[in-house]
Formats: sequence, structure tokens, C-alpha cells
Amino acid sequence: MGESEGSEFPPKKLQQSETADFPAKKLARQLDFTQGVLPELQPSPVVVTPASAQCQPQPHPQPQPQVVSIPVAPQQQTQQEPAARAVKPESPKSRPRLNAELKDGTPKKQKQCNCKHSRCLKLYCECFASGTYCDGCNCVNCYNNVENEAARREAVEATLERNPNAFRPKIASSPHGTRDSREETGEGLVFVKHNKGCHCKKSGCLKKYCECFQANILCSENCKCMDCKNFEGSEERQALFHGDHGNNMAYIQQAANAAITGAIGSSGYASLPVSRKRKGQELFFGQTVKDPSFHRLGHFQQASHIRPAAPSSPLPSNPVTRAGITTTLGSSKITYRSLLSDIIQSQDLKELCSVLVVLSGEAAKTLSDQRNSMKKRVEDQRDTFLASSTQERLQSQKEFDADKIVSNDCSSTNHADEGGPDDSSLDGVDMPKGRPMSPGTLALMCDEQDTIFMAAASPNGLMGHACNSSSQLPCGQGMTEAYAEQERIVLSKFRDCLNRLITFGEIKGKFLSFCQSFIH
DNA sequence: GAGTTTGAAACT
DNA sequence: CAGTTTCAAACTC
Repeated sequence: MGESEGSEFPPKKLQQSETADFPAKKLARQLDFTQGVLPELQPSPVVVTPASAQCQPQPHPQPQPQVVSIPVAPQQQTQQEPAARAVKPESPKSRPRLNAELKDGTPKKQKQCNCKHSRCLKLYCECFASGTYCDGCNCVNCYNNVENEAARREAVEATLERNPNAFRPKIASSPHGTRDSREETGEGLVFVKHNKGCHCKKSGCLKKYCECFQANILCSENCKCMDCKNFEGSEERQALFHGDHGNNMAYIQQAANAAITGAIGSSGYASLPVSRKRKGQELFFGQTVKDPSFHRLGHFQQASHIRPAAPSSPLPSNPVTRAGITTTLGSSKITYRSLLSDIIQSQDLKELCSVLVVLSGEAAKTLSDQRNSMKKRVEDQRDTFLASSTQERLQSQKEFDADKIVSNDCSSTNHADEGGPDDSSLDGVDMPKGRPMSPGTLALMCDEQDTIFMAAASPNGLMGHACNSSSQLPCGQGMTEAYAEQERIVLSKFRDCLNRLITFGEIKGKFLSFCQSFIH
């Protein structure tokens, strides 16, 4: 088999592709290839990636400029390493697994492959896949070196032809991007996920067969794994890393095996709390809230036991994990600390809640007073009308009626806005039994509506509307609008708080960025 | 260390 | 795109 492969190089596809337009295509691919990797090397202002900053020791002289050299894929140096985080180093006998073993953030020896049949020119070879030359590997018939640069380059081309993203980092890390997964560290979080996702079937994603597990990240919605236990809140996963056995490889293997066996051999999760298996759950300010996306993404682990039988769902059978703030796991080498980590304190939240409650009460009181004074004014006005001459009274009454019409029109318009075109709530028949959704709530639920609402609900607009209608509409309706106004005030206050937080975060971010550039 | 298992990559 | 084969790492004994 190994010998027969010799005819694969250079690959047939490549030979066919050596056409007149090939240089341009190649250049485009190279450009894409390079750009695809380099951005990952840019350190985020808040993500400390010591490993990625390390220069990979090159076993051979750097290739010439015209050579298609594969940039070192940083993720393999920085993230593919749960063992180093929570597991004792393997015995010296065991094969080196990673390009740069990291423990305590120090780069260690480069990964040495053991390829026999791929000539180290396919992605099977981890050296090749990570963009490095083989050096001191145990591979046989290796072409992944400077001496065979031509063959190597063509292999790169062939690989890129199959998959333009082949050499891009599999693990996308972002401190503020998608939060489908994250890497947990002792000091903070970095949000990462496997670009392609894993497809594990038997390992429960709790062994290093699983690329996600190996990269020390949780499985995401990109994964199509079965019986996944590599998700937020997984007891099996936690059992691997927590407790006194956290650094014991044998224990981890045992626990993983137990987890896998248990899940596959029985109904597994039937007795487990549903919330445990939930996708799209995240913690916000220390409290668990339901992510709206949960309804979109949500599914439960139980389905994974018969995963192929779920064609109606485009979703993978693994749970998607969402960013949690309070969870902790073992330490790791990449750290992301929220810019707000030192700004938001739990007591601040309590205070904020208290303030909002007080504000709400004050708003209710103010509104009540305003309603009363308005009512009184209207009554006084009526009295004045009655006391005035008939001529004047008729004139005044006309004006008053005109106001009334305007008021009712305004009210109707607003109802139409709230209820939508097919809303029959104008006559109050179909009004929800509970409190109707206020513009404030709608604004909170929909960013697009927020702008509209804020424009429409200026103090003059809403207050005027509330006052007018309170004098004309039944008491219940007036109360509803009072609630709405109350809500508006509270939400506005809350929005102000959030805006301030954003500002603080930005200031802190700029400061950290400045510090970082100063250090470098 | 040999053999087995596993899942990504490659291929059909 | 799904199924199969190849491959090398991970794992077990």
C-alpha cells in the first residue's frame, strides 16, 4: 500500500491543473491560504496567547519566498492539549502528540509524527497539517522537508484544492465572537469552537480521538457527534477534570470509559435533568436565563442515541454549549477576561435592581399624581365651561371635543402599532389576559424596534398619550399605560446603565490594548 | 510493544 | 452528499 502510493505524488489533480491560468489560481489560493491563517496569529487585545506568540522552531531553514510555506497553525500549539491542562504528562514512552506541548505556558518539544504511508504530505500527518516540517519524527519516507519542497508544495496545492480551508486553524477562538463554546481557564474564558466540528460516535467526545476534546473545548453546534458528553454541565466531563483525580490520566480514562459505557449501554440520560442537556443555555450576570436561541438550537442529548433518525432536524446531536461565566475548570494557557470582569460586581447588580425597583415605584407614584392632577384640571375646565356664557361654552365644548377626537385617534394608532394589522384588540375583546406587551418590552426583545420605540416614546409622546387617554379611556386602560410608562422609565434607566458599562468596557479595552502595545 | 479502536481525511 | 477506505493517533492489554 505504502509503495503504491508513490504514484500519487505529484497528485493527478495537480497535474491536470497545470494549465495556463494555473499561476493566477495558485496565487489566489496562496493568498487565501495565507490570509486564512494569519489573522489567527493576531493577538486579541484581551486574549493572552503566549504559545501562539512563540515562534515555532523550524527544523529547516525557512523556505524561499516563492515557496508555498504553510504558516504554523497556532491552534495546535495553543489549544490541542487537554492533557497538559488536567492530565499528568504521559509517560516518556508514549508518543508525543502535539506540536508544542505546553504546560505552564512553556513550549515544549515539537510533535513528532509516525507516518508510514502518507509521506507526511497529507493531512493525516500532523506536522504537515500544522504547517511544519517534520523534524526528528519517526516517519517513514518523509517528504515533508526542505529537500522535497517541490513535492510538498504540490501536496499543499492538492490539499488546498480539496479544501481551501484545510490549513486554517480548526479551532476558532474569539473573545467576543460566537459563544458557542469556550475554553475554560483558571483565569477566565476564551470563546472557541471547532470550525468543522467533530463527528465522534463512540468516544463520547471524552477522549482524545475527539478533536474538540483534544483541543480542550466543548462541542458546538458545528459538531455532528453522537452521545456527546463534552458539553457544558456534563457530569461525565466534569468528572474527568474535577476533584483530586483531576490530574490522573488513568482516572480520566476510567471515568471516560464509564461515562461512555453507561450512556451507550442504557437509556443513559433518561433520568438526567433535561436542563443539563440543554443547548443554548447561558449564564448572565450569575443567573441562568433562557437564551432565545435555545428554541432554535435546542435539543436534548437523549436524541443522540438514535441520531441518524432525526432528519427533520438540521441540528447535530451533541449539545451546544453556551458561554458560562461562573463555571470553573482547570487552568489552561489561554486566558480571556471580560473587560467588565472588574467592573461588574454582584453587589452592583443588587444595587441596580434596588434602584430599578425604587425608580419603578416613583414612576408609578408620579404617574398617579399626574393622572389625578390632569383629571382635576379637566374637571376644572369643565366647571369653567359650565360657568361661562353659553356662547363661550359652546365654543369651548367644540375645542374640547376636538381634543377628544385627536386623543382617540392617537390612542387607536398606538393600539394598531402594538397589535399588528390583524389585531382585533381595538375593541378590547382579544386583549391578552395578562399585561399587554409594552413598547418597552418589545423594544427589549427586538433591537430593530428599539430605535423606533425610543423615537416614538419620547417623554412628550408617551406621557402626553398616557395623560390624554387616561382621561378618556376606562381605568384599566389607563393603568395599562401607566405600566407601560413605568416600564419605559425602568428600561431607560437600565439601558443607561448598560451604556455606561459599555463605555467602561471600551475604556478598559483601550487601556489594556495600550498596555499590551507598550509591553511589546 | 503489539494489537485494537477511533475518527479525520481521502477517495469513490 | 453519502458510503467506503485509508491513515495515524489514541487507547488497551
